[in-house]
Amino acid sequence: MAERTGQKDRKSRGAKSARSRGDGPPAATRTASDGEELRKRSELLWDAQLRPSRGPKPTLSREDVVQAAIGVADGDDLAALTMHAVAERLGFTTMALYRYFPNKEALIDASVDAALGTPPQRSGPREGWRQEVKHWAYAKRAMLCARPWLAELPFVAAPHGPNWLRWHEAFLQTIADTGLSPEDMMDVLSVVHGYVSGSSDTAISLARARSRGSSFEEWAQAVSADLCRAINDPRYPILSAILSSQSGGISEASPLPARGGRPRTLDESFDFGLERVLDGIQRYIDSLKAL
Amino acid sequence: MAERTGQKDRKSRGAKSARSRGDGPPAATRTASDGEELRKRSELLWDAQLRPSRGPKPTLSREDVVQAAIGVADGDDLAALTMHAVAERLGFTTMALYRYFPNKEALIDASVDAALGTPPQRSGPREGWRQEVKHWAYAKRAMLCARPWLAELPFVAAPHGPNWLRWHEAFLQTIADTGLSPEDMMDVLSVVHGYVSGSSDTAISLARARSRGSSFEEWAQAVSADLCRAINDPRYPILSAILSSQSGGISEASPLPARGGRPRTLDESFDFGLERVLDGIQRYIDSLKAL
DNA sequence: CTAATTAGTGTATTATATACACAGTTAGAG
DNA sequence: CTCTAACTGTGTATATAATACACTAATTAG
Repeated sequence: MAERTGQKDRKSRGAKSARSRGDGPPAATRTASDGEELRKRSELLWDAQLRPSRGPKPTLSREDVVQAAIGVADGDDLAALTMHAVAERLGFTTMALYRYFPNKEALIDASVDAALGTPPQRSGPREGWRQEVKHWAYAKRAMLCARPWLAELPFVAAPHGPNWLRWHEAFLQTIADTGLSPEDMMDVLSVVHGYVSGSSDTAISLARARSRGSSFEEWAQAVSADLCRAINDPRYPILSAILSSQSGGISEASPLPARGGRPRTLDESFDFGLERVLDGIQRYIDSLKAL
Repeated sequence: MAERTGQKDRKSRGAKSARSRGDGPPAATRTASDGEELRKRSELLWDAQLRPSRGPKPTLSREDVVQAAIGVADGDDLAALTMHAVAERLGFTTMALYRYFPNKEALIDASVDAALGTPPQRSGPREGWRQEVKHWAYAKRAMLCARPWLAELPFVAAPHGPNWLRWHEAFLQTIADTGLSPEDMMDVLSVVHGYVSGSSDTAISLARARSRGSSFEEWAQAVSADLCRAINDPRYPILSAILSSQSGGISEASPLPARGGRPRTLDESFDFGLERVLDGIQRYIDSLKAL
């Protein structure tokens, strides 16, 4: 409990905000609370403009820096996203970035929100909430797979920026006419959002492996290796039985439209789960209408 | 594209595995592929025993080191989990840890699996799959909230250890007699698992704030601050309307058993979503039985 | 008993974030 | 039109953390 106090005090002086994401508030936060910390990050994220002032104009915009950061992460992964790498890509020194963002965390917060992009807009006529929610879920999953480094971030306690809200808004639009109460709508959003982000890890992992040049087979073998250890292990009787019964491992997207005895692909499994979730929501909506 | 090549080469020599989690494979992985990397981590995770050999006996066990690491993270957060902090807690030098784990990543992999713990065992008689799945989901959520630092980890590409499999096994046991096919069972697992992990972020964030001494009000205000920015912003018409319509923000668990006009608590919202998911699964199971 | 082998230590290196001070630039006060 | 405060980008220094490497002491197989 009381151990490391000395060290923490030291830490709070030097590299106070040296935590490179995934870290909590700095140790100095004996004083500034968790909420305080979050609020500051949120403010930095939303207060996007540099105010005009006296001296020379900045050569870059925050947006430029964010784009460079995204470029670095896209090209490699989150680990490659160092202040130095971003600065180099822009042709500036590392320290120049601190004129645009007070620390790396702020840059990442901004980059994450920018990387989310804007959700796809409905182009044609309304298709009914169910179909539209599906589109939304696919789009979100695709977005995550396109930027696997987003999944390398911790998924809690980050502030939500404009684009995050846009995704939420887009979802709410799809269910705006279902007769759900405001509270229900928010909770339904949470269900679908939770399912999509929580269940996309395998697909994201595959996308990442691909972007790094691994073959599908190689990746699939590595991913299923852990599961396979369950086989014949008495601690995992059911898992063992299931795995033994299944013919192959994970299968790639197949060109066959048939849904025969072939095991589901990753995307089909996602789809399967999504249909269950939607069925559940549907049932709730129907039950409300029945009243 | 080709930029940073020089740096990468340098990097691959020095701090090759210096990536402190969340990093991808080392830059040197132009050679060793993603799959290779994962396989190695998996092996380290499962090959838990130190082989006996000639020289002096190790004073500690891997388990000791893991427990110390968990203790450090529990007491603070993931950022506090440094090799030095763990070593200090054990009364050893930093480098001593490298006799037990080849690098920090391996220690974290092991610590994460240990931190998952074992899922609760059913004590009484069978209660039906639905009730048992709910228990499982609650337990999993509670486990995550008890160890908020787990949510600071990236949620992809980590190897799955024995305890992870135990949680899977426990889930499968709850739906073993539903008549689902092996493949369906795995996909149903994925649905519930996805929902639970994807939708627990707010509760985890609260748990973390609590463990750091923030008050509920403070946390709630910080968390809802971002959402509140949507109010009166023309980009978010529906969100804005919903938020305006809702009386208060997030509400804490209330002692009132009544489910009146009061807004749902965090846990109730989780419950609401879980019921939708379960309804969807139920419907699928029923549809199979109807055949 | 002795040589092989290992445990834990101490020290050095590297990567990264970032504090700090400086030099040149520019917008607005006078 | 100056002149100066404020600001931009740079260069340098520092702190933290991971970890490579070499060393000493301990221990056991033969």
